[in-house]
This record gives sequence, structure tokens and C-alpha cells, in this order.
Amino acid sequence: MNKPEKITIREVAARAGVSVMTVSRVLRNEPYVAEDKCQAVRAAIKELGYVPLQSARNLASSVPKAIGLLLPREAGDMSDKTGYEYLTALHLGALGVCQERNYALVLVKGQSERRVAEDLVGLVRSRQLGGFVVPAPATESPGLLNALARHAIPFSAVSPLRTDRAPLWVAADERPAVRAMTRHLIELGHRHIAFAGGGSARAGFERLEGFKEAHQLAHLPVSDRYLSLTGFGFDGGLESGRALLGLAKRPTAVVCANDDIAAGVLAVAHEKQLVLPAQLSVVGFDNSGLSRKTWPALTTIDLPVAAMAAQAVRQLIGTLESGGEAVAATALLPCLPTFRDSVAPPPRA
Amino acid sequence: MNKPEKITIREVAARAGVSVMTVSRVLRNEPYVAEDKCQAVRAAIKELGYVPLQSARNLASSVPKAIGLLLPREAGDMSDKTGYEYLTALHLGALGVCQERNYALVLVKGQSERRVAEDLVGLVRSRQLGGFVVPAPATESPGLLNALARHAIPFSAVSPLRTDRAPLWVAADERPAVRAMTRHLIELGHRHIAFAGGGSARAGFERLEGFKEAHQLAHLPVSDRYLSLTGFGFDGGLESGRALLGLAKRPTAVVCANDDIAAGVLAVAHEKQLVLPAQLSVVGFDNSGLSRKTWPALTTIDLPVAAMAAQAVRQLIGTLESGGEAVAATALLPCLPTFRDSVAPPPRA
DNA sequence: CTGAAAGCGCTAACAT
DNA sequence: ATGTTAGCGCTTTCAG
Repeated sequence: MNKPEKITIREVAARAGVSVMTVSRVLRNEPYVAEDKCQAVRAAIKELGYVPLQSARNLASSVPKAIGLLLPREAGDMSDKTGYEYLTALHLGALGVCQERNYALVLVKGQSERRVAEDLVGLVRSRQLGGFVVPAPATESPGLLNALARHAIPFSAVSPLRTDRAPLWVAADERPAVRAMTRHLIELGHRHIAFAGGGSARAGFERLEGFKEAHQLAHLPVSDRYLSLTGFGFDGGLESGRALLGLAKRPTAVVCANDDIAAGVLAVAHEKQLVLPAQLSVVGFDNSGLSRKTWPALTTIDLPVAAMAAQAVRQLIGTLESGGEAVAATALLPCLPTFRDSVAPPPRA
Repeated sequence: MNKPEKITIREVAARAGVSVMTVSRVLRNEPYVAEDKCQAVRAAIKELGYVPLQSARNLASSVPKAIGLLLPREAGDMSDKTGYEYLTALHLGALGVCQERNYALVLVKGQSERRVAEDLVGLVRSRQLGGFVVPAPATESPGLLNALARHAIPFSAVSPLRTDRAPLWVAADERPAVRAMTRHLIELGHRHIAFAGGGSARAGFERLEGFKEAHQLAHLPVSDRYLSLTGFGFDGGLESGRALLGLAKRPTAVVCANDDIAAGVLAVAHEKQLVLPAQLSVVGFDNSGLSRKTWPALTTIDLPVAAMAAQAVRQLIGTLESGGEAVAATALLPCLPTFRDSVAPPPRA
């Protein structure tokens, strides 16, 4: 039942009646191998249950067969699990492509601020990583980016604030999505729409711009009082909620920079005993798990995190396998709206 | 600024004026090396920025320096991101220990049901993995467990339903935590307490038992009508909520098998315009991110997922480094209560 | 305590 | 189209 004997390429060669080189060629799908020998080798591989040893291949050819996923340094320090869903989506998206292409996905967490760069370089060497997926907010660390560039380590930035600092990047096209969602509110009759959320990351900036653009296109003013640019978490939402819903002329709808903020606004609305969504419409962003578990369930916009990570890996592998020239295109992925129960026409005046 | 030359153990040896063997010994902290030579070698390593190549070490010694984390096959297929937080906690917990001990953490996702086992065996060989962290619910797959055992692949089961099928395991001590929480409700004056949630996984079973035990200890009956054993997600909570809150004699408190279910119950309570928590207390389990973003914020019990994963990795590494005998103890980790705003004394009769 | 020789399993570079 | 010869960078013998 068990095959404890280590079976190497030599055993396969013997079994198939060819030289190890021929086996090696079949393994790597090299063109010039006779059809029959090829068959024989494949058969032998199957019968013996042979699996080539990656370490040996790496050692001999030094072609990377693993890519790293860089986790934010703070990951795991957050007591409220902020960003945990985002990370899993990243992991899963990257993993799918890696497994498909036979690469290993190695998780790497940035350590002490200063050492990150050298740690990474060491890892790349020691584990022979082909490159890194670098998700925001690490994309905003010039030190990191420079170190990677200086050591010629390929990386793809996921959702960077500026797209000119990385040769390879993937981002989501958030602005038009928020613009469309805001227009939707306007078409429903809303005239006093507020925006809640942060503005530092790419996410915050693009989303706010979309909100403003929709107003401009509809020739509607956007009042500063309806802009509450607080933090990016639930607490920020609480804060924005209290500020916005405490206004004399309360907005009839709030566009939030993400679902957590939206949940905070919702909580304040509940505190104030507002009837939802009749007295207040709220929209989020991310299409997080949370968005369907709030009450009312949030109308939101899907952020294709897994798809971004997958694309980043594809870029990396493409670059590696084409021998350095960045073939794979950078990409801007669309964000689709998800309509649930937190939006309604404004109350009649 | 750059050091493009590949520096190997030979360069280090030359620089330090010793043989490569001595360098190798220093690298592995072997005892018999003269203090001065040791110093010289370390200095040379530092100056040259030398990092040993893991592939070469693996090839020469076949001592695993990577461990695999097995992801559920369904991961990523879930549109509502169920379990995403759980996965990140797992990843982060495992990663922490791995990095500390200089192991790589390799993510592995089970593919097509049948092939999982052989895929894993192949991976272990090709990537020289030292073992697997196998989180529930994969822990309940006899095929998988047998395959691992048959091929003598070490693994540690995280939160298995039965602890007798894996030599190494880690679980959380959920029962006493729920028991204490339920007793807390009883002490607050609640006499009509319901339980909502699933019963198949370890989680469901243990949590329900804790609930029952608290009633027994307080000499209180537990009515079948107050037991709503639906699914494990938000929808299950919705279902349980409707069943429970639709009862003629409505419960004054609901203990939920997890936070998602609790959120569902909360949603139904909102639909029914109940004043929370005055008219209904709700407690969850998991201390998920969601639990502080619902309204009211959930009183819940923390599930130490990251700690479990970390412990599982420690067990694995311990076993590996001790040469096969499972030194590391299996572990039952405590679950701590987190009090928030969803619990109050029952309304006066 | 230290070093020389041999080889881990594979592939690149040459043959043929 | 196939085989031969050398290593890849390290560690394991085994001698000093």
C-alpha cells in the first residue's frame, strides 16, 4: 500500500527504458521528444507515482516556482479583525492562480518596519520566490518599493494610490461605480446626500471623487457640511453618523466609503430611532460579509479583491516566464453594484 | 549598492578563512566549533549579506522547512464570504509561529474531492512540507485523515469533532464558556432562554451542551420549543429568529451558536420592532468583527482561532524537530466572554 | 574541533 | 531526437 522508497527521476528513466534527460524533457514539455518515448515516460511516472522534487529543480535551474504574498505589518494586531475578509479574499484569489500554474503561495508578513526590506530580500533568495504581491497599504511605502526595485525583485501592487510607482499593478475602477450609485440615489429623488469616510488611501479618494462627479453631472451642489471625512472603520462610521444625522437639515441619504462605515451610520440611525430605509438611505462599498448582515441589509458595491490578487499573480508569473519583460498588462477591474434593502426614495417633504 | 554576485557558502568560507564545513556548522548551530572561528564566520555572513538557499539545504538534508495550511475546498465559492475572518485568523496565527521558527507557510487548497489526498501527498514530496494544519471541517473527512496517516504525513487537526482520530489536535474549550454565559443570563433573571444554531460541527455540539448544562445546574428546564437548530449562517439566524420570536411565549433571551446567527436573530427582532436589548437579549459566539458592528453590539465569546492555529504549528514543528515522536501536547484553549450591549435583564412580567 | 570527498535530485550545456 | 558530463549549494559521511 505504501511506497516508502524514494523514487527519483532515475527510477522513472529505468522503468521507461530511457535516459534521465528524456524524462526531464518530458517533465518540462520540451518539444523534441519522440511520441512513443514520451508515452512510455508518462506511463512510468504514473505507475511509480513520481513527483519531481521542487528543491532539486530550483537548485539546478534557479527558476522560481513560488510567489510571496506580503501581508500588512499590522495584520493580526487589530482586535476587531478589520481587514480580515480582505486578506482572505486576497489569499484565495492569489492561491487559485498559483495552484493552477503550479506555483506555491508563500505568506510573508512584514516584520519590524525597518527590517521589512532586507527580510524580503533574504526570503526571495532563501525561498527562491519569483516575486511579491504587494497589497495596499504597503503600496504606499517608498522604502519598500525602492528596496524591491533596487534588488530587481518583481512585484505587483494591488490597489496602489499612485500607479506610476510600480511597473505592475492591479486596481479596481471604483470611481465610476460610486458615481453610478450616487446617480441612482439622485434619480430616486434624493437631493441631500452626504458622504462618510476616509480619504487617504486610493479607496477613499476614488470613492469620494465618484460621489462628487455624480453631483456635478447632475448639476447639484455638494455641500461641505455633508462631507464627513473620518476614519475607515466602524468607529469612523459612528462618528460620521453622529455628525451627519445630528445636522439641522439632515441628509436623506449617506454614501459611505465602505461597509464598516455604513454599519456605523446605520447604528447611529438606530440610536436615533429613524425608520430605515424610509427616513434614511445608506449605501456602502466592498460588498463585505457584513453588508448582508446589517439591518437593513446594505446596498453596496462589490470590490473584486480576489480577482485583483489573481490578476497580480498572473502578471508576476507572466513576467517570470517571459524572462523579465513585463508582458502581463496592468489592469483596472470593474466594481459591480449589489442592491439590497438599505435604499429607498427620500421621505416626502 | 547592489550585490548581484551570488554569494554562496564558499564565499563565506573564503572570507572567514575556514572551510565550508565550518560555515555549515555555524549555520546549523552545531556544538563543536571554536569560538573564534564561529565569530569570524558570523562576521563574514553579515558582511556578505549571505542567506543560505533553502532548496540546497532541503536537497542535501531533506529536513522540511515548510508547513502547509489546508484550506477548505469550498473556500472562495461562498458569495457571502462566510468563514473569511476565520481563515485569516488561521493564516495569521500559523504564520506568526512559522516565521519565528523560520518555516515557510504554504497555502494549500483542496481541489476536487477525490484528488485531495493524492494532491497533498504530491505536494508534501514536491515542496518538502513537514506537515499540515488541518482546520475543521476537513477534520471530519476520514478519507483525508487516512491518506495522511497512511503516508505518514504529520498533521494537526484544528477544532475536530472527535479528538481520537488525530494524534495531534487543538481545540477551544467552548462548552464551559457557553455555560458561563448562559448562567449569566439566568442570573440576570432570564427564565425563557432559547438556543439558535447548528449542531453538526464540534462548534455546534459543544456550544449547545454548554447551554444545556447551565440550565441543569440551575435546575431549570430546557424546552424543546426554545431549541432552534438551523444552519450555521446568517440565514439560519433569520430562520431561527422567525421561529423563536414568533412563539406565543416569546423567549427573553437567545443564545446563538455564532455571531452570524445572532445577527440574523437581531435582524428579525428589528423587523418585529422590538426594543433592544430591553425586550430581547441576544448573545453570539466567535467575537467576529461583525459582533461589534451590529446594533446593538453583540455580547459574545471569543474563539481563539489564531492561537489554535499557532499551537497547531508548534505541535507540528515540535514533532518534526524531535524526530517523529509527538512531543507537543494537544491543547484545549479557553474561550473568553466579551460583554457588549446586546444583553439586559428581562422585561418585568 | 576541523576538513576533504561524495552526493542529494535535477537540469544546462554539450555532444551524438 | 537522445544521451553524457557537469555541476546547482548545501550537508552528510568519514578522516584526521
